[in-house]
Amino acid sequence: MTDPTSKDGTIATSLFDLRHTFESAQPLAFFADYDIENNNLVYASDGSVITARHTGTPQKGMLKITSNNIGYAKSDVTKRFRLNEGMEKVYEKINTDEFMERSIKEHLGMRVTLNDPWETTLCFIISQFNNIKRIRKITRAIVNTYGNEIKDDDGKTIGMGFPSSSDLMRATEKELYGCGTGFRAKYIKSAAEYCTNSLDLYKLNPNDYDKLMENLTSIDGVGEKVADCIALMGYGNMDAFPIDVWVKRTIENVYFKGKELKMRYIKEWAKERWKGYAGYAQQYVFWGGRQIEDIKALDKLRQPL
DNA sequence: ACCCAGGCGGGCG
DNA sequence: CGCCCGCATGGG
Repeated sequence: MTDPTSKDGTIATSLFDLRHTFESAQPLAFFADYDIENNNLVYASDGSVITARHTGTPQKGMLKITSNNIGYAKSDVTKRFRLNEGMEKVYEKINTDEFMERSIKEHLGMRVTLNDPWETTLCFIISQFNNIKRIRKITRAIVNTYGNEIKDDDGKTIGMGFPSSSDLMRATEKELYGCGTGFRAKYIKSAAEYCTNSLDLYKLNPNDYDKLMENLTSIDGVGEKVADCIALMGYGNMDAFPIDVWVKRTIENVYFKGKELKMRYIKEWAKERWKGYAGYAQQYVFWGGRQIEDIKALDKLRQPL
């Protein structure tokens, strides 16, 4: 029996690693705080401030959760990190070759996160033609400017909630520009209005990939790559296979001797290779490829065709 | 100074 | 359709 007045709790984890998950450029990394020394994450979700500290090993560990709403916090952490997912099965499916084996080994327990659809949409609109450090900077500026203060029972502010699409409607394009968004300001403005008035992101069917993509790409500033990211990290659709410059380069170098390929071809190839688990595979391709600083080191991992 | 970044929309052939 | 171009900004 859990004490309803309790402010903390624990979740047992297996094949989970908070650090790799946080660091691998997923939405949480753009707006949450993470203390690497203590392996401690702090983020806001739906009016709650959630602290999650991971101890133990990637194989068997524990998350210590603290929050102003512990019940919600535990369920949100479980959902967001897909802690109920059987990773043995995932690894069995995506460990298809030497490169994947290495990426899995180096990032054991890295999860594909499942985030709020609007959060994910905004994060990845910001991400386009941009680098990770600046994505973080811009996202944080927007959260701090337009987010909602979260207060504890004593009325003290304990965090900033992510602004909803209607929250962002009060921002002018010029103000968004001031947050450092650059040419994306008009997309953000348009997306905020569209997702408030025309497209209800919370009513889309996560399992219908084609329909999901059709709806998401109808948002101004959301093309195929960003829509794939939203489908994957905002809806948990594992048919999504976002191809950014890193994934493209890595796939071409590891599996095709550096030959340049069309995005369409890579997507079909990946869906076939990692059937039903392409989304998970993508995160290990992306982050595994990025960790090899000298892209030429990929030569050693090239697969026979 | 230079090149690059979890790409996109618009315009042209 | 496919291809090509410009694009704001700051990190390395």
